[in-house]
Amino acid sequence: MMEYSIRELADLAGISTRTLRYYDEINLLKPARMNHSGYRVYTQREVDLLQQIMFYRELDVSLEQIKSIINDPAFDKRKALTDHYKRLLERRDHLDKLIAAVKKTIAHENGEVKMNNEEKFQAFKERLIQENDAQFRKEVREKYGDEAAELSNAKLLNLSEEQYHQMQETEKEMFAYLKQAMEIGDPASEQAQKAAAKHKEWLSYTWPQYSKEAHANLVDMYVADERFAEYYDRHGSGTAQFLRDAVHHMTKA
Amino acid sequence: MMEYSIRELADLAGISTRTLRYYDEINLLKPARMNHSGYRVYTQREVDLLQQIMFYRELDVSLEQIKSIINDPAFDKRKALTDHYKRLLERRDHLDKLIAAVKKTIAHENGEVKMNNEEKFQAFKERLIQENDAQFRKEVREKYGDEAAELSNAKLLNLSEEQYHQMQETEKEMFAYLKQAMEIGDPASEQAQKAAAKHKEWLSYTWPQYSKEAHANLVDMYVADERFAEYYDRHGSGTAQFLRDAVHHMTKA
DNA sequence: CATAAACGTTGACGCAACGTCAATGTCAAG
DNA sequence: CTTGACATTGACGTTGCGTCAACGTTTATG
Repeated sequence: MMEYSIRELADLAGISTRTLRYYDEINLLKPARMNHSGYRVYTQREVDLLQQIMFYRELDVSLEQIKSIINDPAFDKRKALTDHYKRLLERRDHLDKLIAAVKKTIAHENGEVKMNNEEKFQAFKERLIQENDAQFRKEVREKYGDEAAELSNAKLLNLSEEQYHQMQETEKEMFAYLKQAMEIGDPASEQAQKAAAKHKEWLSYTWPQYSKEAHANLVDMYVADERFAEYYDRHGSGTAQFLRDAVHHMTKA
Repeated sequence: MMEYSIRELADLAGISTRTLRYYDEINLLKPARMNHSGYRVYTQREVDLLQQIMFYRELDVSLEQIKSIINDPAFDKRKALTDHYKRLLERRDHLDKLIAAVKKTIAHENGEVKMNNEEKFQAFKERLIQENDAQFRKEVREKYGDEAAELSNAKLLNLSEEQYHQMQETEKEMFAYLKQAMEIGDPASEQAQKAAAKHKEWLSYTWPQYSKEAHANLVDMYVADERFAEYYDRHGSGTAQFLRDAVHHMTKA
């Protein structure tokens, strides 16, 4: 049975002993026991738990939130790991946007392209939306249960990087169709139905199985909850509602 | 001349007015002026400066450090942008390592691969080294002047993602040769000279021009400064010194 | 065995980077 | 003019540690 002193665990993980004592203090990561001298003793269980904590830290989750997650009786290590994976992919996507933004800013400075002030901050603000989404996802889980989240995560894990990008492309296409369809103004129009189909395709990347009912419920949620609406309405006021109508039309046909 | 109130600039950038007032207070980002009511007024100059600040924030640079950077009379916007680019690439590289770590941990949980505790934290600790390196890079600049840093940045900007990965591969190969050569123990050996050549090749990705003297100076620095030594000695105690000897041999021949 | 260095502990203060709120002046619209 | 939205300053509080003092325990060395 491998055991670690506080120094050993701190060195193993690349953090300070102060951090570990703090985590003990806030009941985030208790040692397995205190030995007869009052020294903390950590075991393999704590090692694995610390790794989880560090993934959450990397994803800027607050310690208080990490605590509630890992102390949840329903906490499942594998499930958590798939969640980390998903979020790291998203983080990577954000980073790509920042990289693109730097490049564009440089080109702008060189007089090669035009870039307005909105664009200068767009990539940073994307981060905000994604972080809000992380908290929101937790609430979705609470509201609709683990089933959707778990199935979604399990399938996403198997996505290759290329598939992930395809998923992003699909969403982009959906928004393009939505924009056109909204100019027409008819959720039953060909463009609107193409948008709905693209949304369905987008869902297929993460949903292990599709049902019309689930699809309809999802878009209802988009409209009912302001944060989803806000995310979609960035592409034009009323987008969330329009998508809902388009999907309802498709799923009732 | 476009001007922004504090609310407008905060919204533009996706941050709080409190943040902007704090930045004013600490002399990080002063408004262009205060109007007759005592309201802050920001202009295009401040917009661009704020973008810079936000890139630095994204890269976890402290505000105090950001302040000293952008207040440096030698501060050059374009130079800074190329630096952001470089660091964001590094950050992405780190993220890839974390993504790989999650995947491996999951496979480990499924009993598909073996993973020791060291490996479980390896990706997190890589981050530490890179962050130390960021601070160190600043000191390199101060010690050796801007020339090396600037030339390095300018060339790196034009690297494609593929070239960047090749650069990483080159470093990996160098370490492989170093390891073999150190078992032999002779800095003049064929393996050692291959390592030195790989190091030279690695440098060619960022150095616009190569000189033996610069190369020799660089490896001297690797040994003289503990942090470089530590980075290299992760691959085996004495690696930095051995590389220095190998390169000296090559550059004197 | 004795000693010194390295290990551990708790307690406490301090810091960075804001978030929050109170009190109050200013601006804009009805 | 009134009210709501805008702005200001001042001040307290939070999170997640870093740092250090005081002191007990363990380990390595002579």
